[in-house]
Amino acid sequence: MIDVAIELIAERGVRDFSVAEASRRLGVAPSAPYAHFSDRDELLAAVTVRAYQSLFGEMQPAIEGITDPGERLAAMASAFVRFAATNRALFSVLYESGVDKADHPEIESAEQPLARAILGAVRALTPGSDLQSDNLATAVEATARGFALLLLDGDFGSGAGAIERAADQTARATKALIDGRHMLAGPTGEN
Amino acid sequence: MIDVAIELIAERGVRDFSVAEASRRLGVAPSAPYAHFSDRDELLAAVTVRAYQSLFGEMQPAIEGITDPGERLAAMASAFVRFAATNRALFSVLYESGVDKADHPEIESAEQPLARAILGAVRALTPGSDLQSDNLATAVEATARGFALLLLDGDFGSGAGAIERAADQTARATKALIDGRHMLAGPTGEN
DNA sequence: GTCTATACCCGGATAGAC
DNA sequence: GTCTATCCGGGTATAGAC
Repeated sequence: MIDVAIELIAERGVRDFSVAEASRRLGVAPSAPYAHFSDRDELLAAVTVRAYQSLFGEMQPAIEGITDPGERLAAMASAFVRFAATNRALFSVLYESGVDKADHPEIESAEQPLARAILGAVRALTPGSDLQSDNLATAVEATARGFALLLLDGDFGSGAGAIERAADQTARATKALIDGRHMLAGPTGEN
Repeated sequence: MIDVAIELIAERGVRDFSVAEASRRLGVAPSAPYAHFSDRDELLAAVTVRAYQSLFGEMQPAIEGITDPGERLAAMASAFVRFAATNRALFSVLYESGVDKADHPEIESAEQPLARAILGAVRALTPGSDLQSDNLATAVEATARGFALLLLDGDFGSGAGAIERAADQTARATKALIDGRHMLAGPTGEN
Protein backbone atom coordinates (compact mmCIF):
# COMPACT_ATOMS: atom_id res chain seq x y z
CA MET A 1 0.00 0.00 0.00
CA ILE A 2 2.67 2.45 1.05
CA ASP A 3 4.65 1.68 -2.05
CA VAL A 4 1.71 2.41 -4.29
CA ALA A 5 1.06 5.61 -2.38
CA ILE A 6 4.60 6.76 -3.04
CA GLU A 7 4.27 5.92 -6.69
CA LEU A 8 1.08 7.89 -6.91
CA ILE A 9 2.48 10.86 -5.07
CA ALA A 10 5.37 10.91 -7.50
CA GLU A 11 2.92 11.25 -10.36
CA ARG A 12 0.36 13.68 -9.02
CA GLY A 13 1.87 15.33 -5.97
CA VAL A 14 0.99 14.88 -2.32
CA ARG A 15 -1.87 17.34 -2.39
CA ASP A 16 -3.64 15.48 -5.17
CA PHE A 17 -2.96 12.07 -3.79
CA SER A 18 -6.11 10.17 -2.98
CA VAL A 19 -6.76 6.99 -1.10
CA ALA A 20 -9.39 6.09 -3.67
CA GLU A 21 -6.97 6.18 -6.57
CA ALA A 22 -4.41 4.17 -4.64
CA SER A 23 -7.03 1.52 -3.95
CA ARG A 24 -7.95 1.40 -7.60
CA ARG A 25 -4.34 0.84 -8.54
CA LEU A 26 -4.02 -1.94 -6.02
CA GLY A 27 -7.16 -3.55 -7.37
CA VAL A 28 -8.93 -3.42 -4.05
CA ALA A 29 -12.07 -1.69 -2.89
CA PRO A 30 -11.85 1.99 -1.97
CA SER A 31 -12.69 1.09 1.58
CA ALA A 32 -9.99 -1.54 2.04
CA PRO A 33 -7.20 0.82 3.17
CA TYR A 34 -9.38 2.11 5.96
CA ALA A 35 -8.97 -1.23 7.67
CA HIS A 36 -5.27 -0.45 8.07
CA PHE A 37 -5.18 3.31 8.36
CA SER A 38 -7.84 5.21 10.20
CA ASP A 39 -7.78 7.99 7.64
CA ARG A 40 -5.86 9.58 4.80
CA ASP A 41 -3.56 11.49 7.14
CA GLU A 42 -2.47 8.39 8.95
CA LEU A 43 -1.47 6.81 5.68
CA LEU A 44 0.48 9.91 4.75
CA ALA A 45 2.12 9.88 8.16
CA ALA A 46 3.35 6.37 7.47
CA VAL A 47 4.78 7.52 4.18
CA THR A 48 6.47 10.43 5.93
CA VAL A 49 8.14 8.08 8.38
CA ARG A 50 9.48 6.08 5.51
CA ALA A 51 10.68 9.29 3.88
CA TYR A 52 12.80 10.20 6.88
CA GLN A 53 14.20 6.71 7.09
CA SER A 54 15.02 6.74 3.43
CA LEU A 55 16.66 10.15 3.64
CA PHE A 56 18.78 9.14 6.57
CA GLY A 57 19.61 5.89 4.84
CA GLU A 58 20.99 7.73 1.84
CA MET A 59 22.82 10.23 3.93
CA GLN A 60 24.81 7.74 5.93
CA PRO A 61 26.87 6.25 3.11
CA ALA A 62 27.41 9.74 1.74
CA ILE A 63 29.25 10.85 4.83
CA GLU A 64 30.91 7.72 6.08
CA GLY A 65 34.64 8.02 6.06
CA ILE A 66 34.55 11.79 6.09
CA THR A 67 36.12 13.00 9.27
CA ASP A 68 36.36 16.73 8.75
CA PRO A 69 33.16 18.18 10.19
CA GLY A 70 32.91 20.85 7.54
CA GLU A 71 33.20 18.33 4.75
CA ARG A 72 30.68 16.15 6.52
CA LEU A 73 28.15 18.93 6.73
CA ALA A 74 28.67 19.84 3.09
CA ALA A 75 28.26 16.20 2.09
CA MET A 76 25.04 16.00 4.06
CA ALA A 77 23.65 19.05 2.33
CA SER A 78 24.63 17.61 -1.02
CA ALA A 79 23.07 14.28 -0.22
CA PHE A 80 19.91 16.04 0.80
CA VAL A 81 19.65 17.75 -2.55
CA ARG A 82 20.32 14.51 -4.40
CA PHE A 83 17.67 12.80 -2.34
CA ALA A 84 15.15 15.45 -3.29
CA ALA A 85 15.78 14.91 -6.98
CA THR A 86 15.96 11.13 -6.80
CA ASN A 87 12.96 10.70 -4.56
CA ARG A 88 10.65 13.55 -5.43
CA ALA A 89 7.68 11.89 -3.86
CA LEU A 90 9.35 11.28 -0.52
CA PHE A 91 10.87 14.73 -0.50
CA SER A 92 7.56 16.42 -1.19
CA VAL A 93 5.89 14.44 1.52
CA LEU A 94 8.34 15.87 4.01
CA TYR A 95 7.17 19.40 3.48
CA GLU A 96 3.93 19.48 1.56
CA SER A 97 1.83 16.71 2.98
CA GLY A 98 -0.22 19.05 5.09
CA VAL A 99 -0.15 16.52 7.90
CA ASP A 100 0.31 18.00 11.33
CA LYS A 101 3.36 16.41 12.95
CA ALA A 102 1.93 17.05 16.38
CA ASP A 103 -0.87 14.62 15.60
CA HIS A 104 1.57 11.89 14.61
CA PRO A 105 4.43 11.40 17.06
CA GLU A 106 5.87 8.63 14.89
CA ILE A 107 7.03 11.33 12.53
CA GLU A 108 8.86 13.25 15.17
CA SER A 109 10.81 10.23 16.30
CA ALA A 110 11.60 9.30 12.72
CA GLU A 111 13.33 12.60 12.14
CA GLN A 112 15.53 12.43 15.20
CA PRO A 113 18.45 10.46 13.74
CA LEU A 114 18.78 13.08 11.05
CA ALA A 115 18.60 15.97 13.48
CA ARG A 116 21.23 14.28 15.59
CA ALA A 117 23.60 13.86 12.67
CA ILE A 118 23.32 17.48 11.69
CA LEU A 119 23.78 18.71 15.21
CA GLY A 120 26.85 16.53 15.62
CA ALA A 121 28.66 18.03 12.69
CA VAL A 122 27.59 21.54 13.52
CA ARG A 123 28.68 21.28 17.15
CA ALA A 124 32.14 20.27 16.10
CA LEU A 125 32.36 23.41 14.02
CA THR A 126 31.11 25.81 16.63
CA PRO A 127 32.38 24.48 19.92
CA GLY A 128 31.23 26.26 23.00
CA SER A 129 28.44 28.27 21.47
CA ASP A 130 25.04 26.67 21.26
CA LEU A 131 23.68 29.81 19.70
CA GLN A 132 26.18 29.70 16.91
CA SER A 133 25.52 26.00 16.42
CA ASP A 134 21.82 26.58 16.06
CA ASN A 135 22.32 29.43 13.67
CA LEU A 136 24.69 27.46 11.48
CA ALA A 137 22.42 24.45 11.43
CA THR A 138 19.47 26.60 10.46
CA ALA A 139 21.40 28.36 7.73
CA VAL A 140 22.58 25.08 6.23
CA GLU A 141 19.11 23.58 6.38
CA ALA A 142 17.64 26.62 4.70
CA THR A 143 20.25 26.61 1.98
CA ALA A 144 19.99 22.90 1.27
CA ARG A 145 16.23 23.06 1.13
CA GLY A 146 16.36 26.08 -1.12
CA PHE A 147 18.76 24.42 -3.54
CA ALA A 148 16.60 21.31 -3.58
CA LEU A 149 13.57 23.35 -4.53
CA LEU A 150 15.40 25.28 -7.22
CA LEU A 151 16.58 22.00 -8.65
CA LEU A 152 13.07 20.57 -8.67
CA ASP A 153 11.80 23.76 -10.26
CA GLY A 154 14.19 23.20 -13.12
CA ASP A 155 16.49 26.12 -12.35
CA PHE A 156 19.53 23.94 -12.97
CA GLY A 157 18.21 22.71 -16.26
CA SER A 158 16.43 19.48 -16.94
CA GLY A 159 19.30 17.58 -18.47
CA ALA A 160 21.47 14.90 -16.96
CA GLY A 161 23.98 17.04 -15.16
CA ALA A 162 21.41 19.08 -13.31
CA ILE A 163 21.48 17.04 -10.14
CA GLU A 164 25.24 17.05 -9.90
CA ARG A 165 25.47 20.75 -10.60
CA ALA A 166 22.97 21.47 -7.88
CA ALA A 167 24.63 19.12 -5.41
CA ASP A 168 27.99 20.68 -6.15
CA GLN A 169 26.75 24.22 -5.66
CA THR A 170 25.03 23.16 -2.46
CA ALA A 171 28.26 21.81 -1.07
CA ARG A 172 30.10 24.97 -2.04
CA ALA A 173 27.49 27.25 -0.53
CA THR A 174 27.52 25.17 2.64
CA LYS A 175 31.26 25.58 2.93
CA ALA A 176 30.89 29.31 2.39
CA LEU A 177 28.42 29.43 5.26
CA ILE A 178 30.78 27.45 7.44
CA ASP A 179 33.61 29.80 6.58
CA GLY A 180 31.51 32.74 7.60
CA ARG A 181 29.86 31.12 10.60
CA HIS A 182 31.24 33.74 12.94
CA MET A 183 29.00 36.28 11.26
CA LEU A 184 25.85 34.34 12.09
CA ALA A 185 25.89 35.48 15.69
CA GLY A 186 27.15 38.63 17.28
CA PRO A 187 26.51 42.38 17.51
CA THR A 188 23.22 44.03 16.59
CA GLY A 189 20.52 42.74 18.85
CA GLU A 190 22.42 39.77 20.16
CA ASN A 191 20.01 37.22 18.75
CA MET B 1 -12.36 39.02 -7.03
CA ILE B 2 -8.59 38.84 -6.81
CA ASP B 3 -8.68 40.28 -3.31
CA VAL B 4 -11.11 37.65 -2.15
CA ALA B 5 -9.00 34.98 -3.77
CA ILE B 6 -5.97 36.13 -1.82
CA GLU B 7 -7.97 36.13 1.38
CA LEU B 8 -9.14 32.62 0.72
CA ILE B 9 -5.70 31.37 -0.16
CA ALA B 10 -4.42 32.77 3.10
CA GLU B 11 -6.93 30.67 4.97
CA ARG B 12 -6.86 27.38 3.13
CA GLY B 13 -3.74 27.38 1.00
CA VAL B 14 -3.40 27.63 -2.76
CA ARG B 15 -4.01 23.97 -3.38
CA ASP B 16 -7.34 24.03 -1.59
CA PHE B 17 -8.44 27.28 -3.07
CA SER B 18 -11.59 26.97 -5.13
CA VAL B 19 -13.35 29.33 -7.46
CA ALA B 20 -16.66 28.12 -6.08
CA GLU B 21 -15.85 29.16 -2.53
CA ALA B 22 -14.59 32.52 -3.71
CA SER B 23 -17.82 33.11 -5.56
CA ARG B 24 -19.82 32.21 -2.50
CA ARG B 25 -17.88 34.70 -0.46
CA LEU B 26 -18.47 37.39 -3.02
CA GLY B 27 -22.14 36.61 -3.04
CA VAL B 28 -22.21 35.82 -6.73
CA ALA B 29 -23.02 32.72 -8.69
CA PRO B 30 -20.33 30.06 -9.06
CA SER B 31 -20.26 30.71 -12.76
CA ALA B 32 -19.77 34.46 -12.56
CA PRO B 33 -15.96 34.42 -12.36
CA TYR B 34 -15.77 32.45 -15.55
CA ALA B 35 -16.92 35.54 -17.40
CA HIS B 36 -13.66 37.20 -16.39
CA PHE B 37 -11.22 34.34 -16.20
CA SER B 38 -11.36 31.45 -18.58
CA ASP B 39 -10.52 28.99 -15.86
CA ARG B 40 -9.12 28.56 -12.36
CA ASP B 41 -5.53 28.73 -13.53
CA GLU B 42 -6.01 32.05 -15.22
CA LEU B 43 -7.35 33.50 -12.01
CA LEU B 44 -4.39 32.12 -10.12
CA ALA B 45 -2.08 33.55 -12.75
CA ALA B 46 -3.56 36.98 -12.09
CA VAL B 47 -2.92 36.52 -8.39
CA THR B 48 0.63 35.47 -9.14
CA VAL B 49 1.25 38.62 -11.12
CA ARG B 50 0.03 40.66 -8.21
CA ALA B 51 2.30 38.67 -5.91
CA TYR B 52 5.38 39.59 -7.91
CA GLN B 53 4.34 43.23 -8.03
CA SER B 54 3.74 43.25 -4.33
CA LEU B 55 7.06 41.57 -3.58
CA PHE B 56 8.96 43.99 -5.73
CA GLY B 57 7.01 46.85 -4.20
CA GLU B 58 8.11 45.87 -0.73
CA MET B 59 11.65 45.28 -1.77
CA GLN B 60 12.25 48.68 -3.27
CA PRO B 61 11.91 50.77 -0.12
CA ALA B 62 13.95 48.16 1.74
CA ILE B 63 17.00 48.77 -0.40
CA GLU B 64 16.72 52.40 -1.36
CA GLY B 65 19.60 54.40 -0.06
CA ILE B 66 21.83 51.37 0.31
CA THR B 67 24.76 51.75 -2.01
CA ASP B 68 27.01 48.89 -0.99
CA PRO B 69 26.05 45.99 -3.26
CA GLY B 70 26.59 43.42 -0.53
CA GLU B 71 24.34 45.25 1.86
CA ARG B 72 21.80 45.64 -0.90
CA LEU B 73 21.72 41.95 -1.63
CA ALA B 74 21.41 41.11 2.05
CA ALA B 75 18.59 43.63 2.44
CA MET B 76 16.80 42.07 -0.51
CA ALA B 77 17.06 38.64 1.00
CA SER B 78 15.76 39.95 4.30
CA ALA B 79 12.89 41.74 2.64
CA PHE B 80 12.00 38.55 0.82
CA VAL B 81 11.73 36.65 4.07
CA ARG B 82 9.64 39.39 5.65
CA PHE B 83 7.39 39.39 2.65
CA ALA B 84 6.84 35.66 2.99
CA ALA B 85 5.74 36.03 6.59
CA THR B 86 3.65 39.12 6.04
CA ASN B 87 1.95 37.92 2.89
CA ARG B 88 1.72 34.18 3.26
CA ALA B 89 -0.90 33.87 0.59
CA LEU B 90 1.05 35.77 -2.03
CA PHE B 91 4.25 33.98 -1.14
CA SER B 92 2.66 30.55 -1.40
CA VAL B 93 1.16 31.42 -4.73
CA LEU B 94 4.63 32.09 -6.07
CA TYR B 95 5.75 28.52 -5.56
CA GLU B 96 2.80 26.28 -4.84
CA SER B 97 0.09 27.37 -7.21
CA GLY B 98 0.73 24.54 -9.60
CA VAL B 99 0.23 26.92 -12.49
CA ASP B 100 2.61 26.47 -15.37
CA LYS B 101 4.39 29.75 -16.04
CA ALA B 102 4.90 28.79 -19.64
CA ASP B 103 1.14 28.92 -20.15
CA HIS B 104 0.90 32.42 -18.73
CA PRO B 105 3.50 34.82 -20.11
CA GLU B 106 2.14 37.62 -17.91
CA ILE B 107 3.81 35.91 -15.00
CA GLU B 108 7.19 35.83 -16.64
CA SER B 109 7.13 39.53 -17.38
CA ALA B 110 5.94 40.29 -13.86
CA GLU B 111 9.00 38.66 -12.35
CA GLN B 112 11.48 40.50 -14.50
CA PRO B 113 11.92 43.63 -12.37
CA LEU B 114 12.85 41.44 -9.45
CA ALA B 115 15.28 39.35 -11.45
CA ARG B 116 16.87 42.52 -12.75
CA ALA B 117 17.35 43.93 -9.26
CA ILE B 118 19.02 40.77 -8.02
CA LEU B 119 21.27 40.51 -11.02
CA GLY B 120 22.31 44.12 -10.62
CA ALA B 121 23.55 43.66 -7.10
CA VAL B 122 25.18 40.35 -7.84
CA ARG B 123 27.01 41.65 -10.91
CA ALA B 124 28.57 44.42 -8.89
CA LEU B 125 29.92 41.81 -6.50
CA THR B 126 31.34 39.48 -9.09
CA PRO B 127 32.56 41.69 -11.88
CA GLY B 128 33.83 39.94 -14.94
CA SER B 129 32.52 36.50 -14.22
CA ASP B 130 29.01 35.69 -15.37
CA LEU B 131 29.39 32.19 -13.98
CA GLN B 132 30.20 33.46 -10.54
CA SER B 133 27.34 35.93 -10.74
CA ASP B 134 24.87 33.19 -11.59
CA ASN B 135 26.15 30.97 -8.85
CA LEU B 136 25.95 33.68 -6.23
CA ALA B 137 22.46 34.69 -7.30
CA THR B 138 21.31 31.10 -7.12
CA ALA B 139 22.84 30.55 -3.71
CA VAL B 140 21.24 33.68 -2.30
CA GLU B 141 17.86 32.78 -3.78
CA ALA B 142 18.08 29.30 -2.34
CA THR B 143 19.02 30.55 1.06
CA ALA B 144 16.37 33.24 1.21
CA ARG B 145 13.69 30.83 0.10
CA GLY B 146 14.86 28.27 2.61
CA PHE B 147 14.79 30.74 5.47
CA ALA B 148 11.32 31.88 4.43
CA LEU B 149 10.06 28.31 4.55
CA LEU B 150 11.64 27.59 7.89
CA LEU B 151 10.04 30.72 9.24
CA LEU B 152 6.62 29.74 7.92
CA ASP B 153 7.11 26.26 9.35
CA GLY B 154 7.53 27.82 12.77
CA ASP B 155 11.21 27.00 13.16
CA PHE B 156 11.89 30.47 14.49
CA GLY B 157 9.09 30.26 17.01
CA SER B 158 5.63 31.66 16.66
CA GLY B 159 6.03 34.72 18.85
CA ALA B 160 6.48 38.31 17.82
CA GLY B 161 10.21 38.35 17.25
CA ALA B 162 10.21 35.41 14.90
CA ILE B 163 10.10 37.42 11.71
CA GLU B 164 12.90 39.72 12.74
CA ARG B 165 15.07 36.85 13.91
CA ALA B 166 14.60 35.09 10.61
CA ALA B 167 15.21 38.24 8.59
CA ASP B 168 18.35 38.96 10.58
CA GLN B 169 19.74 35.48 10.10
CA THR B 170 18.94 35.64 6.42
CA ALA B 171 20.92 38.83 6.05
CA ARG B 172 23.84 37.33 7.94
CA ALA B 173 23.83 34.14 5.92
CA THR B 174 23.66 36.15 2.72
CA LYS B 175 26.71 38.12 3.75
CA ALA B 176 28.51 34.91 4.57
CA LEU B 177 27.76 33.66 1.06
CA ILE B 178 29.01 36.90 -0.41
CA ASP B 179 32.18 36.65 1.62
CA GLY B 180 32.77 33.16 0.30
CA ARG B 181 31.60 33.83 -3.25
CA HIS B 182 34.96 32.88 -4.67
CA MET B 183 34.32 29.30 -3.55
CA LEU B 184 31.15 29.01 -5.61
CA ALA B 185 33.06 28.58 -8.81
CA GLY B 186 36.41 27.05 -9.54
CA PRO B 187 38.26 23.73 -9.52
CA THR B 188 36.57 20.35 -9.59
CA GLY B 189 34.58 19.98 -12.75
CA GLU B 190 34.63 23.64 -13.71
CA ASN B 191 30.86 24.03 -13.45
C1' DG C 1 -9.23 -8.35 5.68
C1' DT C 2 -11.75 -7.60 2.01
C1' DC C 3 -15.91 -6.93 -0.38
C1' DT C 4 -20.42 -4.16 -2.03
C1' DA C 5 -23.13 -0.46 -1.44
C1' DT C 6 -24.09 3.82 -0.02
C1' DA C 7 -24.50 8.54 2.00
C1' DC C 8 -22.49 12.73 1.62
C1' DC C 9 -19.48 16.15 0.54
C1' DC C 10 -16.92 18.91 -2.77
C1' DG C 11 -15.07 20.96 -7.19
C1' DG C 12 -14.88 22.65 -12.43
C1' DA C 13 -17.14 24.10 -16.15
C1' DT C 14 -20.95 24.91 -19.66
C1' DA C 15 -25.62 26.37 -21.71
C1' DG C 16 -28.97 29.55 -22.21
C1' DA C 17 -32.04 33.18 -20.32
C1' DC C 18 -32.22 37.97 -18.63
C1' DG D 1 -22.09 40.54 -16.59
C1' DT D 2 -24.73 38.04 -13.93
C1' DC D 3 -28.10 34.72 -13.09
C1' DT D 4 -30.22 29.60 -12.76
C1' DA D 5 -29.80 25.10 -13.79
C1' DT D 6 -27.25 21.33 -14.76
C1' DC D 7 -23.76 17.82 -16.01
C1' DC D 8 -19.76 15.98 -15.07
C1' DG D 9 -16.17 14.41 -12.33
C1' DG D 10 -13.95 13.43 -7.92
C1' DG D 11 -13.01 12.24 -2.92
C1' DT D 12 -13.80 10.54 2.31
C1' DA D 13 -15.67 7.60 5.14
C1' DT D 14 -19.09 4.28 7.15
C1' DA D 15 -22.23 0.07 7.44
C1' DG D 16 -22.89 -4.54 7.08
C1' DA D 17 -22.15 -8.99 4.77
C1' DC D 18 -18.76 -12.67 3.58
